[in-house]
Amino acid sequence: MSSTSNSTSKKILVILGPTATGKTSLALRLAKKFNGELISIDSRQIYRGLDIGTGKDIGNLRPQVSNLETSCGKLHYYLFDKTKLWLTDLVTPDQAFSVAHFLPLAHLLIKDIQGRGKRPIFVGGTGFYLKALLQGLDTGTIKPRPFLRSALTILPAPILSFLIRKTNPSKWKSMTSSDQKNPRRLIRALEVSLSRKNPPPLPRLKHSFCLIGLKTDLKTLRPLIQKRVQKRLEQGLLSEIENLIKKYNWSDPGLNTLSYKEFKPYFQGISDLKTCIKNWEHHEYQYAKRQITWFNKQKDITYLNIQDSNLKELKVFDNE
RNA sequence: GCCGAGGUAGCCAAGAUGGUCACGGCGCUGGUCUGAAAAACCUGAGAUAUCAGUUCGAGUCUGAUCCUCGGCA
Repeated sequence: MSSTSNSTSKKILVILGPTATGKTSLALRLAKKFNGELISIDSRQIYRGLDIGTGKDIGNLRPQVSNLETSCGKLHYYLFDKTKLWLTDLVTPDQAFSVAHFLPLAHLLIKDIQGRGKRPIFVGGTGFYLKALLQGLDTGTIKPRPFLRSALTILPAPILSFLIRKTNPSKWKSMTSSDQKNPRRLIRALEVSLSRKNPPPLPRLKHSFCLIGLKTDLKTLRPLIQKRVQKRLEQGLLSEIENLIKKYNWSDPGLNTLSYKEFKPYFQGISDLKTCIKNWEHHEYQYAKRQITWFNKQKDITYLNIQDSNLKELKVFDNE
């Protein structure tokens, strides 16, 4: 019984679901059960220093340096009771990060983890990153052009829409009416259209994935969110923010994150703490709904209800 | 009880001299997504406190009723 010999053919697990459904704790248990290592699919846990607010739950853990060399330097991981967790704490809050950074790292890690006879288990709730992982990202190698972007930002959406319709009619047609009114998407579309040489896209992965979605109804999610908000405040979220704003600006990409941005008015003395907390809680709830919208479109997800007692025993995975 | 102010959607709120489907914002619904995605967008549903009157026509004018707030008793 050599369970590790053909592990490359084993499906890669993906644990997804809206915020506050307990993805991480499930993932850790699955990692034990299936000899896995965790890879975070989370656009916010990427940021160093955003610990409590993004729910990293690292406590006193220290990052361990691996020998995987990347453009961000050597990759590191956290060790949760012998289980490795990758792809958190990659950049500082003032740095930009995107799917295009995430994807090659994810590919690298899949290869590395499988090469060591283990099973990659992705866990997280960033729908866009997940989609790119599963379906590829053709334009992922076309880099942003900051100068072009800032020049275009001053233009109103209808003008941008007009420009893309003239320069790249097929792209314009492929955009939904919602995106045709979204300046950010229009600017990116122009950026892609105007790029002279198109670098070859990243090769698509040939792996097969097993998607496990955690599900609950919104009524039960709400109190879970409230509880978690309370817990994070007790863990010292406010002093974490206080330290962050000593080093970084509110306009930095990392601070445009739930549980941080809501406290901007408080630290600026414009609003009281209670209001900020209420807004935060509210935004978390809205975010959860947006995540659910993402996952609803994703095919082939096996949904598990977080209240299912079989889930607590992991019996549901016995046939894996 | 008297005086004053006011009652527009779940909340905040605009509405000169009466005249098309009553501005917005928050929230709520549903959705979009190929380098910011915990982001950025799109869509939809909600209201003139009540009753009467003036008028071709009233959120807008008049009266009454009810309610809220402030002041005086």
